[in-house]
Amino acid sequence: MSNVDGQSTKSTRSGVQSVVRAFALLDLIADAGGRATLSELAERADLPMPTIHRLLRTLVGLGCARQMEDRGYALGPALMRLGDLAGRQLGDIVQPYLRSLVQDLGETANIAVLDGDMMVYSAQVPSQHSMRMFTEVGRRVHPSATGVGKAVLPSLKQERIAQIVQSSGMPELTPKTITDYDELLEELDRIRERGYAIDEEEQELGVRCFAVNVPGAPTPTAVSVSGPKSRLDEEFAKRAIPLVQGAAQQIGAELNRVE
Amino acid sequence: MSNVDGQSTKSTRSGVQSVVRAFALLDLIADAGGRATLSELAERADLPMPTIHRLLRTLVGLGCARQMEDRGYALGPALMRLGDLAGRQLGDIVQPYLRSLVQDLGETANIAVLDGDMMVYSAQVPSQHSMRMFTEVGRRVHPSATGVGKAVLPSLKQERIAQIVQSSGMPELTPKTITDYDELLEELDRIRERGYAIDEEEQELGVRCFAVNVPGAPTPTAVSVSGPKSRLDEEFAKRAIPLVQGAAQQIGAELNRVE
DNA sequence: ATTGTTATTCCACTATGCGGAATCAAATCT
DNA sequence: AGATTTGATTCCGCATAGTGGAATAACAAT
Repeated sequence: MSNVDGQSTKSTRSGVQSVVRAFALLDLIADAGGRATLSELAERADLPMPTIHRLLRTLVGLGCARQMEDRGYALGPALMRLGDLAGRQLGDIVQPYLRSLVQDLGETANIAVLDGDMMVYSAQVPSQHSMRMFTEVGRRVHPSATGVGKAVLPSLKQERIAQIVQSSGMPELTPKTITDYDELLEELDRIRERGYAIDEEEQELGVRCFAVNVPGAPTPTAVSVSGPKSRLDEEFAKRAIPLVQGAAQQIGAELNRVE
Repeated sequence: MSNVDGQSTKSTRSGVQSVVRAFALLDLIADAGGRATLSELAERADLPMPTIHRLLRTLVGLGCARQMEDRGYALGPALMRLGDLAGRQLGDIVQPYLRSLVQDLGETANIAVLDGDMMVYSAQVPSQHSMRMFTEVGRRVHPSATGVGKAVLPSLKQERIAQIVQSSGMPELTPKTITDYDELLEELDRIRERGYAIDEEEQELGVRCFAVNVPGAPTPTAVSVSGPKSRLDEEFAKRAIPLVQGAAQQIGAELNRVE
């Protein structure tokens, strides 16, 4: 969702030009951290100011944008409800992929998204074992101490990583939790290299987790399998990691599918 | 954000017709629980099907809507990021009002929004007392056992209340927690009558909270003050309740302000 | 196979959205 | 305090993007 020039979008993804432009502006405001001036938007959107102004006034009227007292624009509260309901649809979208993982591997599968400075579990399919991971949907966990968080962080810019970790903190949840920032960065380098993250009892003793970033997700998202380390051994890892990586690719493609 | 007929909107809130219509369709899908068919939308929007179809295809192309295999439409994942960032703006919007409450009353002030079946604290200004309420932003709490939840529930439809309570459950957090559904409904009747909710040690022993629904909020929202019951006595209540009610009105007006 | 319902595509038409020019408002400089 | 610069907003003639009725396609029910 990037193209503000309705003409070139017409050749790739046909659509109503004004609607495409309006969402492009919301996207640009989001890219700027939730706030931007009309001039900044004009520069990035490569559209004339009267056009941007008219679209923004419409969005303000709808509650999807707000004009601040310094004349800058911010995302508006009306988007919260749509975002909340869309988040619930995500669970529906990914459920088949999580179920497939559970069938193949026999362990609990989860999806979590980055929400502010914490990871939030938004869908889960538990395994059939009596002793299994159960993470309530909606639960917020520290990015630095979880597989899903460590899977997502490497895909972010360095300053964004610093901001998130500084804001959410690095509490010592178990003796295995990474609490040193430089050590975390080294771990993120390793994750980038091998393409998946491991939670080695960092969030909870006795629990292991393998997680992979979902490429192209509209918001940073990770898919994972988790369970007791007695079951999630190296042999399990060899089977699980390619399957989780495959699920991440499929989910990413599904989230980007437009037909 | 309701009017799908661009013409009548023109006289009230001028705007780009296609953009107004596109968001109206998203709103209608949201009203239907996140999913709707083209026919349902045509009926409620009072627009010709080709028009609705064209707008929906645009939204699908942007990732803001998804077409399911049964040809129905659902809200799409691209709205999640916008909703998340808009939620963070909410904190900025309400901060001055919460700060004002804390200055006037000397106790912690909070805003919480309904997210699925739980209330989520999205902003807080703590009091200066050493012993004070501190609720982490992002924390999810049960609607039936909190002031903010009980403030919001009376504004919802009966079937929505039943759905939320059935889904989130009514766990006994303290001996004072309401765990009987009929008793909860009676309490909601009382809240409707007097215009505010009280958490009488239901969420946490020794803690009291006065909460008011925010009228006209784009998503169910409540504002509250909370603290130890030794300080939040009846005399405090007499001072606090009108101020919290006033803050709720102001926040509601602010969230609906378009100029 | 037929019928009914819902969804999608086509296309002539025009009303809406566009964007350059003009104007206004705020910030900065002298 | 006044002038200049920068950014935002409004105006309005124009043309094309968006409209919606008709036609067609797809799906569900019988």
